[in-house]
Amino acid sequence: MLDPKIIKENPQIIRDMLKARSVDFDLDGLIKSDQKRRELIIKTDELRKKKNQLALDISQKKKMGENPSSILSEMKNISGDLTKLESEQQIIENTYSKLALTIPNLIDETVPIGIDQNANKEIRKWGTIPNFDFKIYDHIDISKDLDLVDLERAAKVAGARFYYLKNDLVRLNQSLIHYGLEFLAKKEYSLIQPPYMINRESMEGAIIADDFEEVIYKIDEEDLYMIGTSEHAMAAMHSKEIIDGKDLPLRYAGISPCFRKEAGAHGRDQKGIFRVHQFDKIEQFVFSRPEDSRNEHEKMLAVSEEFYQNLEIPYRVILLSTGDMGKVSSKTYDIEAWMAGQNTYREIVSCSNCLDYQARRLKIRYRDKTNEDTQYLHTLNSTLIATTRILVSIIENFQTKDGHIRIPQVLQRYMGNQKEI
RNA sequence: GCGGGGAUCGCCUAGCUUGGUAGGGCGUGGGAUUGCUAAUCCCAUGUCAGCAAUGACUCGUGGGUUCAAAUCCCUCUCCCCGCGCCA
Repeated sequence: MLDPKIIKENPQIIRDMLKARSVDFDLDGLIKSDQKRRELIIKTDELRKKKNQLALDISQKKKMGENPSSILSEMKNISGDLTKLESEQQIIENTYSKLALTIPNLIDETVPIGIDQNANKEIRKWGTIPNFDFKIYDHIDISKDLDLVDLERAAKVAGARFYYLKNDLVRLNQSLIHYGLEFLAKKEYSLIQPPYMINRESMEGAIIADDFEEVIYKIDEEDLYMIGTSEHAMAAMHSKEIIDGKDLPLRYAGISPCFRKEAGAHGRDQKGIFRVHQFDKIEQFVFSRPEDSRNEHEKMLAVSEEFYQNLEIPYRVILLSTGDMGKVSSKTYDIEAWMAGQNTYREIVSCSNCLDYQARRLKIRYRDKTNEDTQYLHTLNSTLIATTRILVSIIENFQTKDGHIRIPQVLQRYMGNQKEI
């Protein structure tokens, strides 16, 4: 949700944003319904004022022992008019909020403009791409050979895009989680293990309606949705709260499984564990003062980069273009890790500044002093690690000539000092 | 799952029986006054509309009754106590 003031006073900014994102949106409808809405508010307020006055008169007369029947009939009329006006207002209010909830976020001026990923900008590269003097394999072949995943039985039991992790890969997955949590705890993030299912209201705070169908699983007959990431649960954590300014920024490290329908991904990454319906993820989530959010954004990116440097995984940082970016984000960096088996960089981290967009939906405000006006704060989120993708990268990048997998130095202590799988 | 109690402003609370302008305290900020280890008093402190003056809304949610609902009736959600079931 955007600041209604911008829509009212400076619609050109919104028009530019919609064009840059190549998004089809009924802005005129939004502006019109907003106008109509304001007019109706003024009308109903006036009528209510009258009604309140009459109610007061009635109670006065009754106190004085007089008969209020003459006022009663007038009151009845006004109540009737008001009910009509209120239902009219409700309709307009629904139209307005439906549009207001689907309009995408504003775009940071540093974001490259373009229709798709071809307009993305590479910011930097880190690490040396491994050079192999033997024939290499992808993560599917290697993990089959070492008995580390069972995709066939997962397909039998749950369907495509599910997996059984097995043996040392289970331990490696847990090591990544353990190391990731220790890493963020040292940086003074509060560790959070959130609910894995949340209600509709909370989910709508974090994502836009179209995403429901594409990514979110719903629990039948319950007002519950499986989180697609702990971001959803952490964003809603402070909904409808007024946070004390001195507690900001709030930096959270969320650990949870993530559940995704992947409905729009038919045929892409069909094999293996790169794109799956369920994976573990540690997520950074920050609630910040508006003036600090750009700075916090860069910090989160730096934290994730440091993590991959420690894991010795070559990566590059990409600044997403307007056409490739999520609608909730104003600026997104992706980190793409080298995957030797595919001979390319693939997305592992997405790091976004959502400005006050989510905060407005979720009504998360702050103030420094209790007599001050409340202000919407800014929310930011970044992957630290989505484990399955890093497992792919580790398996492929660290494969050895004799068909094993070298375990990155920093993870060895979490695997009983084992050096190889 | 059953029985009982509850949800009021950032926090604590009064009001509900008997319908008629939601009051007080704490905290925080501003101001005033007096100056013996500090005290007292006043104002402000949710949301929306409005340039403003103002006005409207807000008592967990959604309905209903009524001229009028925090208050009466119904639905749902959540919390607490007891019982039951349970990894």
